[in-house]
Amino acid sequence: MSIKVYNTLTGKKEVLQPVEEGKIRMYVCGPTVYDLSHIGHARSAVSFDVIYRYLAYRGFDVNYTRNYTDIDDKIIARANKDGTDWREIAERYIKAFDEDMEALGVVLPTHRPRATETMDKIIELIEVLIQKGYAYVTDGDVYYSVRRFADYGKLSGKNIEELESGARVEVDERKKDPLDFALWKASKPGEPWWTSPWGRGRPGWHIECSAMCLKWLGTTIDIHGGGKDLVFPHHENEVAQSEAATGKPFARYWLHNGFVNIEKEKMSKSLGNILNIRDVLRGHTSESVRLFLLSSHYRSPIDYSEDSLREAEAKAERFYRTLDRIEKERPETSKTAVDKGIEEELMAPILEAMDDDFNTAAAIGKVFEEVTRANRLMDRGDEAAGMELRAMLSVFKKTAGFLGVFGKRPQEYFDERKERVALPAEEIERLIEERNEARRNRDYRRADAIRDELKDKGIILEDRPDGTVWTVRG
RNA sequence: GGCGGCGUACCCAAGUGGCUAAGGGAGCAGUCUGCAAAACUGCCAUUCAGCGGUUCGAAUCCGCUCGCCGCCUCCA
Repeated sequence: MSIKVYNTLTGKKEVLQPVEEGKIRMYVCGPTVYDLSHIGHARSAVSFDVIYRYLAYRGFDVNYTRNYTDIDDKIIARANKDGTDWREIAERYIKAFDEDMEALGVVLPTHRPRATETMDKIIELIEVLIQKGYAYVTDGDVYYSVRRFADYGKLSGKNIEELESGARVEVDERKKDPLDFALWKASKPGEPWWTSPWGRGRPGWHIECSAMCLKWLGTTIDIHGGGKDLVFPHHENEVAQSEAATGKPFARYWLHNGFVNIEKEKMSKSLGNILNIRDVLRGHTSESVRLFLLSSHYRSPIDYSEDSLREAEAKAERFYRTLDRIEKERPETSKTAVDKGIEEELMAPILEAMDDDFNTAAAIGKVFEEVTRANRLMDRGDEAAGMELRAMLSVFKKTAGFLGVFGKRPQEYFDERKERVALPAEEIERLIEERNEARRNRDYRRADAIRDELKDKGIILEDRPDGTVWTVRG
């Protein structure tokens, strides 16, 4: 069994063959920490979180490095606007990002380097590029000579002549060629700076990623990931810098996640429809947010809407209801040993889906086929189904391990949902008792009135043989 | 203008040469229930934007047309 990934570099799905047998070196571009992270960052983080977890599940020794860009024009601008130090801005939003990631159940990467902690390597790399003639110094700035790198454009499929003719490339007199990009920027008065052979300044945006890759992962990495919008120019420039400096291939497989649109529109500052992760999590459980993100393939664009989040919530609800049911109706399943044969049989289609470029949508589909089957077996009171149900529980647990959904205790999930209801639990319990009293007296009008009243507040009552329980909807 | 992608049921969404076109949501009917809810059962795409071609065989490959989107500028 081999894992196939779609490689932006070749435009094809390819068998994943790491440089070093059994090991994966993976770098993903992290956030520029100048503001709260939005749902798009969440998608990228969750997509690569699953990829990381799955590769580890498949037995690879994965070094997953995701950076923080903690020095950048936008950070400086934000600091000036807020009248505070740029370091404080970076610190604040790194903390916010980490909190958001934890809330989304994103596991910590192996390394989380910061650009500012990698300054030695950045400067060293720029020096090599100057020595090799790929970069030049002008008034304390250092620029990369795009035309010197013959392969420029191979990742994004662009060619230099077309880029050149594009009127949107900003003209800068200090550049020898409009396409050249900054490796190092001389600091203006009042701006943060580091000392370098070219004077005081700070790194350009692209060079930090090359430096961090080289420092934490080595010359040729296996997987480089990020959002689709980073293909050009960011990743193209990373390739140019790194390969010019080392003379070796930079990354074998380039993986890019698709965008999140909001109600069919692109998220943008000008439209004012930026959706922060924490705003989304105020209205929805992290379980449903992840499930929403993983219900489409990571490369496809997805559309965020309240409806699609509600659908995801319904999916989660269905899953945990069934899990809860298995555990309650068939408690023996938690004690017996798993039949490895059955387990493997149930696991195979899920692995097949994941092996095919991390097709989480298909994998989730397979999980729900088992959910339906589990309910069916229990409805039929099939005593011999214990081994099947036991294997299912095990399959759910394994799948949860790499998808990062379906892994909670059912009660934990239901409680999380109940916290989002306006009414205090005691009040709900009191109304349920009042309703049951009415039911005992066959006062069904009163009983139904209470049920309808709760329903208006998103609380659904279920009269089960062992008593009335309540759940949250919407 | 250049490069790339997409168009599958009422909605979301897998499937990219050959078993009955996954799964979820919504809807309708039934079982269960005081009535519901949940669960289950049945129904819900002879058809994959349209047209033409390749093939024994295509939603899947090729061409054209229509529609939508992204990148080419900071952006996940």
